[in-house]
Amino acid sequence: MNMPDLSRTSSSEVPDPEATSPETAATTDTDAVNALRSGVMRLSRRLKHQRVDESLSPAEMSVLGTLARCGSATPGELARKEHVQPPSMTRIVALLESKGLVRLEPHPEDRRQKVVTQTEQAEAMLEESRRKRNAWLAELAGQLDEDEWATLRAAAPVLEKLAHL
Amino acid sequence: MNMPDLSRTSSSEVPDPEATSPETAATTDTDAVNALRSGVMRLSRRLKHQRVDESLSPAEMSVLGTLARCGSATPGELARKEHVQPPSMTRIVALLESKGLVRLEPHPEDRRQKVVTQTEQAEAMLEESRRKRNAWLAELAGQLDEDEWATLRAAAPVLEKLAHL
DNA sequence: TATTGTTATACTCTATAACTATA
DNA sequence: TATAGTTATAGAGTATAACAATA
Repeated sequence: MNMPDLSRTSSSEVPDPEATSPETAATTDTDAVNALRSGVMRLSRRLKHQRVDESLSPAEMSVLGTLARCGSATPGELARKEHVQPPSMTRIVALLESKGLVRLEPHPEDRRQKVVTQTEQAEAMLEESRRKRNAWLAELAGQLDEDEWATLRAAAPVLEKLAHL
Repeated sequence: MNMPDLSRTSSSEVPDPEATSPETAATTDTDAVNALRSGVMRLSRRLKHQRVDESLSPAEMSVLGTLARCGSATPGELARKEHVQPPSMTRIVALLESKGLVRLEPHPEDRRQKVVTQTEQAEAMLEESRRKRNAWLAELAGQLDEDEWATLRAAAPVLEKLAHL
């Protein structure tokens, strides 16, 4: 069993939730989990501020990402995947359609449903978005030394696995 | 110079912005940066849904975190640190005060300013919050094998450094 | 009768503009 | 005259409730 033991208290006495200092070595599993959570949350905040297209809300971007991942989907499926209520998805999809980023077509088998598909314009936008955010992250990574970067490189696929579990 | 070379295109042909498959080895810097970004964003979303106290908005939680990190601060300082406008911080601080999580005191030197300090109740809340999210993350980590966990453990402090750069 | 999606409406969070009080 | 904080008001974004069309 490799479940980290969290019954022990963190070796750090600081009560601060997200401020394990950068120099703190992850000497215990608790420290490691703490550092992981804090690092992930802070990095994600900075990544989110890296908005590519100011005219697109985070929710719209997220739907485009989901469509790119899953191909087409009905509004209901999208609402479930994005964890928003159906009326909210109606609005998001309508906005995306008005911007020419998705197409709405009738469902071939069930006339109650609709099929939402991303346009080529959306694909180009997403590619540009990904490029910009990667460049930003890469510039940060460039400020690490060789060993640190190697460590991150090795950890990247594990992080992804963790996110998918 | 150890700046990752992003002039090359990713070896993956998938146009999907956040769906590098978990099994993809980070063979190039581009892949690594991609996997890192995608993993960080997804993990952070899941972490954020782990809300401890439904009565506290993310902004309120974030202010409490900042206060824990920096000790006391004026509303203006908090607004700058949280990247919100002063009127928004007025409201957030008022809400936190009404919930007994912060105290507002007059500034000792400048009577225009106020000093916001977290209460003991807030410290207890943050400790509980951190405990819950760590437990959740640790349970995920428990589903990794020894090598993967060791990799993450090593990467945790580097992630934090990256977030602070 | 159940389900998909929409419309109507209200709530939460944040921002801008205008105001008060101190410096 | 400039700055810290507040009040008043408006704009996103989301939710719930009620409704229409279809299964």
